[in-house]
Amino acid sequence: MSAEPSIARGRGRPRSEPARQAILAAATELMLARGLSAVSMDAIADRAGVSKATIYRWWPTKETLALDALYEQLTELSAEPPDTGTLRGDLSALLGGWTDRVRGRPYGRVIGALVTEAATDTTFGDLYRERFVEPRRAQIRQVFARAVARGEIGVATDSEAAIDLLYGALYHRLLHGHAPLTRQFVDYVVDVVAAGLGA
Amino acid sequence: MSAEPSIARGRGRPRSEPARQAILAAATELMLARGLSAVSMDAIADRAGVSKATIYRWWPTKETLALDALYEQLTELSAEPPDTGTLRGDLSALLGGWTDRVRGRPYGRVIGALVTEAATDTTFGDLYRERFVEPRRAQIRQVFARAVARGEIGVATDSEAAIDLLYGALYHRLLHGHAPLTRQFVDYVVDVVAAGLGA
Amino acid sequence: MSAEPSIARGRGRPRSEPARQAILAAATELMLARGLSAVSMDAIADRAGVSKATIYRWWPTKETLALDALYEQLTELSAEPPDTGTLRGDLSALLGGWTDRVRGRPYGRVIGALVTEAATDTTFGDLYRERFVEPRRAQIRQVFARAVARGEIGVATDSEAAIDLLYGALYHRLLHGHAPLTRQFVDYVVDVVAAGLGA
Amino acid sequence: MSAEPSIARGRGRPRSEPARQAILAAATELMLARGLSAVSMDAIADRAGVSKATIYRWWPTKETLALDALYEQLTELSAEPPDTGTLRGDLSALLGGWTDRVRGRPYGRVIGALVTEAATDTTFGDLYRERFVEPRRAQIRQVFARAVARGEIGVATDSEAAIDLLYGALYHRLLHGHAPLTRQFVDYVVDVVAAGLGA
DNA sequence: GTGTAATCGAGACGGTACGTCGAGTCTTGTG
DNA sequence: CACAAGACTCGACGTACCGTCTCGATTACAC
Repeated sequence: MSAEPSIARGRGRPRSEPARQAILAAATELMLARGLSAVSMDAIADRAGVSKATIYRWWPTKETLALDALYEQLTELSAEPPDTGTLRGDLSALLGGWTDRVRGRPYGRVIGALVTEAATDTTFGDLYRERFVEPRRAQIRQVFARAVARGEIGVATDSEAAIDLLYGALYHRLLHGHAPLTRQFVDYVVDVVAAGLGA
Repeated sequence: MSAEPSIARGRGRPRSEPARQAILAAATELMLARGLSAVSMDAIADRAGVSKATIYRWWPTKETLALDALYEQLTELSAEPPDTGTLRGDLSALLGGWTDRVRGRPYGRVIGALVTEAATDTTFGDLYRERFVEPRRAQIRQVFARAVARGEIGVATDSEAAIDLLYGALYHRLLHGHAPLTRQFVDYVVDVVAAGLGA
Repeated sequence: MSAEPSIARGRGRPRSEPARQAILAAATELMLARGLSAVSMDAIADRAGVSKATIYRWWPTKETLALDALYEQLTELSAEPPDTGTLRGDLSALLGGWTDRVRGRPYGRVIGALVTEAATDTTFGDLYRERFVEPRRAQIRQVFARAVARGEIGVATDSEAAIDLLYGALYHRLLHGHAPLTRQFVDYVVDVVAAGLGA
Repeated sequence: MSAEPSIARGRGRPRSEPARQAILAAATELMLARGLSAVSMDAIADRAGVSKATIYRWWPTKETLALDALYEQLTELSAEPPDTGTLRGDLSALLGGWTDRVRGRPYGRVIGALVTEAATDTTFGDLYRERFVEPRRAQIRQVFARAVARGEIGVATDSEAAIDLLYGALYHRLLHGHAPLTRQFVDYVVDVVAAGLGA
């Protein structure tokens, strides 16, 4: 994880928490307003009232900073997936929540930039998947496991492919923007996939 | 479309076809090797043995050039979708073909960059959708229409959402790269979606 | 010599002469006003209405640029030392002329900076001596040679040491600024050295 | 004078003498090895095993620190100029001693940097002249006064100009480095100037 | 043939942002 | 208090691309 608070507490001036928050806030605003590639580190430093060196001290690249900035915006509080009793209910709750968080502002192009960077820079890719992708996939995996236990779907279900179907559809609308990412769409997706899996 | 052949035929030195091809080839190679953002116009000009001005005379931006370069690589010859007699067969043929073309080399990060750019620059977005997205969605729409006519799926089927399910899953693996984009995966996706739609 | 006009004339956009002159003028003004170390390349570029890259294209360092800028200001037109018929007259004419050129504006600290840099960077040192030092020493050598031929001073005169006496005294006042560098001082120096050499 | 020992003795931790010496030693070594402008305060602090704040507590600028560092290296013990009985003897002793101290290591470029700084920053200039220049000029003045009293040279001798001739020649070789600063050169300079003044 | 006109290469141009470094200052905990 | 550690602001560094602009040199069609 990037931008850890100083581990070796004690000697030296401690890291400025106000600066950290100003940087993340400035990065968030500019990224959402103009898209990641159109935002310069100079502009972020300027808006945060902070020197560029302070940014580079804690985040090696603009993408890493964007990752942290998004993280604070998009991460839900509860890590535990809800248990509604049905596969459809669980999926709808999880994916609907994500959709609600992601839909309000133009996150699509920022996430697109991060996905693209993750595909180019292996180190960043690992970080991105560990922080953004895996936690959410793990939740869905758990939901599928419960559905299998309940007998809703077969034991042979390919969870990974099914997750790609679910999140793939949502990401497709998020990134391409050719059609709105509504809760109604989420439920349709959940219905088709659940039905397709036998539930 | 960009890079139209000289319309005002007649006076003046005609456009150099070798230069055009060298530019597209250089762009393709560099993009695939390093990712779009890591390729400079200078580098493309250099490798193509061409001056930067010649590139800018015909393509307004790097992304437009990338679009043309990809187009030559990824576009199938036949525009007509195959008719295998079943929804599953038609979808498998269409999506499998696209998968085969896209799988061999690292197209994911280049396409990701274009998708992200399309989400920021409206003009480019229109061009991108017109050239890359719509033709393929139209094919699937036609396939769904045939399936409805055959009675395989209901009249109320939401084709647009279904298309997002299909291409969304494929794009998800293409862009994220967390799992391989195999023909087997394509068929699983087709199976689940077709089953989910009632076929 | 730095900043030669493009040798390989022909292909490509030719170097901008207005830009070159604006850069030298801006460098001159700023250097004299604030001292070399207090002038940034950014400031020079700004005042010249030129991009930094254009400066770096032609001058590798600020010092090299300063050298060229000073050269245009301080170089006399005639390379030939005057022949007044006496050692004192020749020396007074040469050194007095240099003094007049150097005295009007605060050249001292700029020349000091170049001398210091010349002592640190061998490459620059060679350039500095070739362009600034040797031509003037050569003139004095010639004057001494004439004085020897006239019988004013002995054949055994150590010209190099004598030149150091003359220019050393002038540079001392120029760089230290503890006392004014007047024509009267020049003539006193010439008198003492000429007398000391036997003339 | 800079770096006064703590005046307000009593309260608080006393100034660390080891730290002061480590700083001066580190500054001396680095300055001589790389030239003043190429040495950073961070580097000095690092090599001295001291924090930057400690340096800035006692020296306001790098130049002031350099001045103190040089002072310890170059200052002779006896302030009283030797009395050899002749002008030539006195000058040779004084200037030869200075030459010997200055010649061993690359002091030229450091002194050049200080001279240049003195010409730009008035405050530093006063300090520099008071500590480095005036004591030595005063010695020579005294020597000239004795020579006048002895009748070796005329009462009208312009001591200030004569001092510039002597030290100017030495500084010229020290700073420019175009020829070695040997004792032989010193004696030649002394001979010519003494002869030129009538001795 | 002889214009006329648009192309081509080469490469310099004004800009903007990059990521780094040095200067001084400030804020901790420790001696 | 002084000190080490080290984070902070500020501003300059030299480089890399951007997209534009001159050049001289080609290459076609129209007359």
